[in-house]
Amino acid sequence: MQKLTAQRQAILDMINRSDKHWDADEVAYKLKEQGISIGIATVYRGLAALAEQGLIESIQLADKKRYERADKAHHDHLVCTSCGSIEEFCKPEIEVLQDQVAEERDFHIQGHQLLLFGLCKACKAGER
Amino acid sequence: MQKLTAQRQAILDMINRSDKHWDADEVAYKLKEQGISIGIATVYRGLAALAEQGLIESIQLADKKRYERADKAHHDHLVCTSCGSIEEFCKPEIEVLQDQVAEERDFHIQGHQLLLFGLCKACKAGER
DNA sequence: ATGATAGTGATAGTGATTATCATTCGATAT
DNA sequence: ATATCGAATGATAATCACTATCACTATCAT
Repeated sequence: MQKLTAQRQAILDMINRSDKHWDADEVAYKLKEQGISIGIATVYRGLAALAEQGLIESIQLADKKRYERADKAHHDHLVCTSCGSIEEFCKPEIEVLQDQVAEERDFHIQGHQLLLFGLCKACKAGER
Repeated sequence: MQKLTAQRQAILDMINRSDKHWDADEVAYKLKEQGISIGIATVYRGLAALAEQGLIESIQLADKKRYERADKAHHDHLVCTSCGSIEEFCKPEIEVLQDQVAEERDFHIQGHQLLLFGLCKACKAGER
């Protein structure tokens, strides 16, 4: 049975208070700034535990995992290859098509991840 | 300017001769088996170069990159969380919806990756 | 209180990938 | 054919995100 300890509560609060997509280092650093010092291993374990419990969401980028609030409607991500910004979008029709594919293939979907890579509005305008 | 050296040609041939999704170690090992010994760094650089030139395709999984032939129609992947097998599927309708999203958001798509995680037919049947 | 169970944190270890650097290759220019 | 010079190679060290270890602590049920 998973426990919601003071450390995990602090991590959860941190994430719930913003719309950022956090990595482990950022969480540890920001907590330290607030005087809450948590071992980096505890941050990794906390993030994994919270995600497993569905209290936060995770996305796997090429280099690292990032975590965000779970109290939003399901969405996927637009990742800017120039500035690294991450936007969100909802497109339920895509999910429907995914379920169709799974059924055709007799595949039991547990989860999915859709990332669109490219240039965000700002970077596109700035020619970068 | 990128060069298509003997080593890169060997990597490319290896990948083009099968429908597998290769990681760097597998490529190095299989080449060694054939008497072609290539430094592991060269394999990594070769795979990256070939992918950049569009001669092979890459997919980023949670732990590592895998590479496959590029001479097939575009497709996305079903990844079995039990046995690790990777199946492919085509669903052009999904791509159309992705383009719609990008246009709405003024986002310039350079690429995308859609992974469906779950149990493949075999693992589902085997209750694992 | 007591034991079982889970969590913590410092730190060592892991595994994929990248950087370094001396050497070699290969596509032009001669 | 040969010189040239940027790119590639390969052995190895380094990096970086993450996980395992382990002694210790907190929490919960009895």
